[in-house]
Amino acid sequence: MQKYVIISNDIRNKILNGEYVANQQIPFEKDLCVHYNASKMTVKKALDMLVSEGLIIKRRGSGTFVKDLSADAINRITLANQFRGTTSLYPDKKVYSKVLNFSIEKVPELAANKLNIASDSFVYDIHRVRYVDDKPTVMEKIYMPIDLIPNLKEKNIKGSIYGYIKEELHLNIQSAHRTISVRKATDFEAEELGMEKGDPVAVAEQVGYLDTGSAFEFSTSIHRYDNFSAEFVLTSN
Amino acid sequence: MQKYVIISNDIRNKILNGEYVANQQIPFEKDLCVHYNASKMTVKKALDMLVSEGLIIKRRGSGTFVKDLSADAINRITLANQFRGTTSLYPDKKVYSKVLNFSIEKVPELAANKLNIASDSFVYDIHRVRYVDDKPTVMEKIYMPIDLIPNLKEKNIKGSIYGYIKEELHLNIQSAHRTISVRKATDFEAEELGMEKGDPVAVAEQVGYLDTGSAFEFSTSIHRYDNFSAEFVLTSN
DNA sequence: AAGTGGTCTAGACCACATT
DNA sequence: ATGTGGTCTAGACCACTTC
Repeated sequence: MQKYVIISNDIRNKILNGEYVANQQIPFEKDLCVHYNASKMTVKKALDMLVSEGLIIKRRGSGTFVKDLSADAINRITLANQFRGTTSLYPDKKVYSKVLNFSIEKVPELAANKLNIASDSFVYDIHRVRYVDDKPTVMEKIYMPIDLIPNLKEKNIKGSIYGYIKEELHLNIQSAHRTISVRKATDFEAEELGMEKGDPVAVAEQVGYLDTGSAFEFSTSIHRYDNFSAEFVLTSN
Repeated sequence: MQKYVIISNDIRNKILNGEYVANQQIPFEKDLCVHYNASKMTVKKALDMLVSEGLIIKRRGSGTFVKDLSADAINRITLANQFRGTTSLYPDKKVYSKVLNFSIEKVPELAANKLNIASDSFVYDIHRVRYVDDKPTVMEKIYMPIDLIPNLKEKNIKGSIYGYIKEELHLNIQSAHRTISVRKATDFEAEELGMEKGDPVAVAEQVGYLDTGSAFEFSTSIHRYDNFSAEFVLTSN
């Protein structure tokens, strides 16, 4: 484990344990260097992680301070900000899909733009409803280039596509760009998700990237309004 | 301007100009060090900024590559990820508020938790509807500790609260923690925002922090569904 | 004036991918 | 075996806050 991660974890624990309390100044970088037997750059990197998690504040000229977070906010922050497929989001629940469509098609223009592939490429055209503990939760429309994700089968669609990509193809998912918006459910969405017509839904449009830099997924997810939230920390620098 | 910002900007421009194209490998860190006459740490920091913006990918052992982004995604990314008040989000538009309430109250329990202040503290209780170009756009319920933000006046509520905090109080806003969810508009919200009853709304709950580390704002914003989106980049490391 | 965090360096060694 | 990016150091100088 890297030294800056160890230092960062240690300080995070001290904050969560209450050893460093709200608004308290924590030791200077110089002293932390001595305490952890590390160089200034390393300590700084450790502290910067905590800044981007939203736990501490640094002020040049005066020092580093624990943010005055409510217990509530601390809880949310510790649920780290990783992104995962639906399956691993609900590790204790039964997750499966009703497959509405699974075919290979010429890529629609919008998807070609998002995936940045040639307009005569072929993609999987996947349409499914995800059930969590037998309750319909999300309707997903997914396009994936067949070149990048070979041999996708209906059983993967029913289970975890991300699992197939990671464990069977041994590809690494690197990042995702996501946009969230809100609208009324269509009649079809309402029916499939067990809602009333016109009920609100959250729409998450996402482009996922492999660590090769290629976009492997353009998806649009329709979430029931009672089962959706997104959280993030915004920083000014 | 810091050297790593200059380098970062230069490379970002080369990507946006098309000088470095999608999936192309960009020069090695070693060569960039020579080209920019900078040390490895500095070049690395510059590249890491671009990674977190989602423009490039780094792979240990092989090199650094331009992400295969659609033009569309590039546009969204260049609209950088800063957070601002409504006023500066719409610099060319006329922004003002209808004030529904502006009073000083004992802090409600929920707000006391979020702001992490004593339960016998006093806060401004602000309720307003923001109009952009004469169209109602957001309804905001805001609590701010009176100790932190003294002398707030109704004219600030009608205009820009953030402007007052920054320009008149000379306080620095450091970060914000935001959660987004979705629900149906109440009848009152529908009326004030000019929607039908039960129309979808996006609800953004936000706790804002000063660079002193204190929470200065707990707000809940109700956004019309036709005028809301949130964007972010998720990274696996 | 003294002390903080921010940036930068020149070079070392390591983990990993490719050849 | 070579070469990539990742981590870490020891120390320098700078920008800013506080006294």
